[in-house]
Amino acid sequence: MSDLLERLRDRGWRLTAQRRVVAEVLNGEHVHLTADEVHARAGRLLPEISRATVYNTLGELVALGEVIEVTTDGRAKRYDPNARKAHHHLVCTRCLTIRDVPAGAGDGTLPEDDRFGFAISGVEITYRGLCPDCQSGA
Amino acid sequence: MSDLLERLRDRGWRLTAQRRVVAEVLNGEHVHLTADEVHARAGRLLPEISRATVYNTLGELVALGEVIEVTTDGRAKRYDPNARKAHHHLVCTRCLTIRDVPAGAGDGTLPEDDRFGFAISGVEITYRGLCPDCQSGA
DNA sequence: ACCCAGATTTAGACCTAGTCCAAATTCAGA
DNA sequence: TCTGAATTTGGACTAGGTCTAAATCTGGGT
Repeated sequence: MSDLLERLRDRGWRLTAQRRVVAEVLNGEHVHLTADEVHARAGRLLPEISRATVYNTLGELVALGEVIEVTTDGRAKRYDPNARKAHHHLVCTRCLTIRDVPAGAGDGTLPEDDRFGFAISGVEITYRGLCPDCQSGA
Repeated sequence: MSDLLERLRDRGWRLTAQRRVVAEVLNGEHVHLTADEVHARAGRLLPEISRATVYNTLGELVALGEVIEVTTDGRAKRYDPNARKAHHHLVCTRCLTIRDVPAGAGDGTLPEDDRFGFAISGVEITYRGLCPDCQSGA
């Protein structure tokens, strides 16, 4: 079902039931889940999956570049399966919803003079504000 | 010595020895300390200061807008006393050093079409790369 | 189809960062 | 100086995450 699983196999990943369900949970959702949320959802598909395995698997997916770790609030890290398209995040300051926003043309270009000699390899942008729901209703 | 303390007093802050040393630690350093680092340095000036007080005080400084909380790595939050000038961060992916970089003119303007109805109130940009030291030496 | 070495999973102990609480202390205005 | 409210304290507690050694699986070779 998922090209994610195919890519993983192509990279020589040993395919286990646990990894399958973790990948499946991430693949199906377009949200930004915490590790514990992934564990809970994976547990519905494979009841005996352990927390450690979920953490291991998420770490591997991140290392493989298939998933991105985002920390928008200093609390739990969230795992973003949308790693293949460059994008930034829009975070609601009230309900903490996160939306992906496609990267624009100018992003990531810091003027030479402001680089302090750093060799820049990436940029993360987090926009904060109120989402439509939180602007209107409660 | 510090205009920070003056601003705090003007805002009706009750001035205690503990708050004084926390403000002093932040004021003197241009680095991005964790709460525990602040606690350690404050403890050199006022040995009996408690961890809880350091956390309380940092929280108040953040609420007052005098200090900014940054989480560039999903580990401990860091406290940035440079809250008065808009700026972004340059983080070395190897040694984890953080440098402030002044905000540029175009920052924070997300095209209308990409806002998904959010009322944007702020933007944080984190550039990642290798600092000069890590590019050359080890 | 079966074996086996090495990869993977597991439970649970452990760790770090941070919060919370009720009691004790301290500040500052009258 | 007195006094009430604000602040501080230590220590228990929580969340999120890491680590370990033992048990279990996976898949290539035969």
